[in-house]
Amino acid sequence: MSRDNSIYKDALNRSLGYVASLGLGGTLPSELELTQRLGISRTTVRAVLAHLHDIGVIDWSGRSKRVLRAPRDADYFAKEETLSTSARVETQFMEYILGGDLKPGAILHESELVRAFGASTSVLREFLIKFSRFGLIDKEPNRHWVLRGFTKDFAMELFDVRDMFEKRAFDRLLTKGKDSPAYQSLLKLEGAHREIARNIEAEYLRFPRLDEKFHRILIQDMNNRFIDDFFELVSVIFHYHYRWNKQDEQDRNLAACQQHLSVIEALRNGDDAAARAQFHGHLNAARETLLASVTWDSA
Amino acid sequence: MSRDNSIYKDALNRSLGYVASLGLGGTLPSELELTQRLGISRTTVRAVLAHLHDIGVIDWSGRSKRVLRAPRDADYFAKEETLSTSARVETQFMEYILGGDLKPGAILHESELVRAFGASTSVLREFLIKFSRFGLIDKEPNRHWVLRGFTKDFAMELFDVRDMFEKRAFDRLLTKGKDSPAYQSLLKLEGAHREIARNIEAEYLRFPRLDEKFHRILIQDMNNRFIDDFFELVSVIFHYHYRWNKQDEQDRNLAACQQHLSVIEALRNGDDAAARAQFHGHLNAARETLLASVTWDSA
DNA sequence: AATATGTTTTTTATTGATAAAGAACAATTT
DNA sequence: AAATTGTTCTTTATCAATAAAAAACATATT
Repeated sequence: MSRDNSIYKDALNRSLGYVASLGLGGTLPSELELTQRLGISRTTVRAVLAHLHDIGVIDWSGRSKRVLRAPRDADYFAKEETLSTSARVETQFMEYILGGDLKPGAILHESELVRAFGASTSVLREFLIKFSRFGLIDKEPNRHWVLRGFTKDFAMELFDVRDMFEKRAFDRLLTKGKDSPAYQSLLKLEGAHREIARNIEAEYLRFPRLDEKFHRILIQDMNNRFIDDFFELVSVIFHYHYRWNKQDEQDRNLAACQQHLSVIEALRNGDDAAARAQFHGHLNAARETLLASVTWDSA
Repeated sequence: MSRDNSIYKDALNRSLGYVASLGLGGTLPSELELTQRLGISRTTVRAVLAHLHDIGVIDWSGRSKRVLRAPRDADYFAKEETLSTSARVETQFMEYILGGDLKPGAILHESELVRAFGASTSVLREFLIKFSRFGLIDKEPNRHWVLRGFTKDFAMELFDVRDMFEKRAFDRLLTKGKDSPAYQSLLKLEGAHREIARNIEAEYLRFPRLDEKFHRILIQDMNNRFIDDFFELVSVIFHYHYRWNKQDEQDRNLAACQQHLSVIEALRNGDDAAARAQFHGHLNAARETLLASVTWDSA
């Protein structure tokens, strides 16, 4: 085989949603506009239109594209099919190393992973190279990959750098003062935090996204691609790590949420010293949380 | 074709050197020992031995491996042939983007580079993915790569992070005090620095390696893989950048060398404050030097 | 028993091929 | 003329094949 048509399938699914929102008798915009709306090339847009026409959802001829019938569930492709091989491999790999009980130092053979995941060597190899930037695996040239693993060392090193970056970012925020966009964006998050804190039992699963938003505001304000990259790494690690570590999730989230609120409050009151202290406290707490959840000692 | 035999050729060249050093009538050690000495597998060691036997350099049968004649120049493979395709692509690419006059924002097509470099898609693709961690190129998914380029922004962002890391590393060094290994290692570099400074006209080309050594001591003492990774990036950037920017090379190197010496002197005298001040001054000077040599404004 | 060599099996580095997706060009329609 | 569609050409994502290199297994020497 060669390339699969997951982009087409994904675009088709999204187009069906769009068609549904237009309703019967509605008309689709020009191909160029669909191109932009879907984020794909016109070639694929046309393939999608052709299919929608074939299954009778629209009538397409020339520039007329009228909705004939509402999409049915059966018109959609399964979500699995809308993912590229590389996207699939990413998930598979993360579950493999985080879910499986591989010890640090474990040897990873491309050939073995290829068999386990049912992907081709190139896709797997390219994924491993991409992933290696996260510092969790290393390549022995001309040989195999070695899992460094999510060890205490890893977590501490990660946090030392995060600490440096975020403290610097926070100081910068304070220096720029209350009128800066980032400062204002942080203040605006108060409402969302209060909502989650007020009803933690029902809402605690929504906290991770808010957490990322909070820290991203700080990081992005630094305008530094290297810091951005590092933060992306941190996000990925946290995302996958906590998917496998559900212990005390609600308590953890509530505590962090309240720490955020303390920071925001201090900022709102213009008390820089207090804000800084609260923020540092939050980072320390986050560090402890992460370290506590690490299962492996370092190799 | 498939994989080339550059590892074999490289090992053979190195083995010829080894054989020469043994001299006539000398004997080579066991295959296992050669494996370790050459850093390759026994399979390849045996291929090398077989070749050495074939061309009459050694007599090999069973565990006896006697040197029969001194290697000749013609026995060696050309250096070009001892490089793997991926190594070759790396050099080609660096010269392409640093030497060519590509502007930031330039579009890089894998297909074009494949043609230009005479390599296969996978090798090129894998290289670009590896290289993208340096923040100089970005991928538009399902499309091409975009050269972000060595712009003022890039240099400033790079230096901001370097500043943070190195200042932190230096403070740590001071905290650990005169008896720590890193502290001592730095002091030991004084001689090498004095030699270069004394005879700068003849020796200035040796400074970059010493410079890297100096900074590496600081960085490695941090024991943090993320900081290590970043420093590797910095090294690569500097290495290639200065290969294309030879302006004032001697002056630049002398100035930096003397700054290092001031730091070392202050350390030797146990004057922490002065050492710190000199080190910060050195970083600032390095920043200015780098920024001054950037040719492109940011896109 | 430990270490070395001989032989077979597995894995990696690299290439070439191909359908899908993207981009460029040409022909229409408003 | 500008925007839209129709058509062709190029590039990318992915797979399958293969020689070189590594690893594993088996046999022979000290």
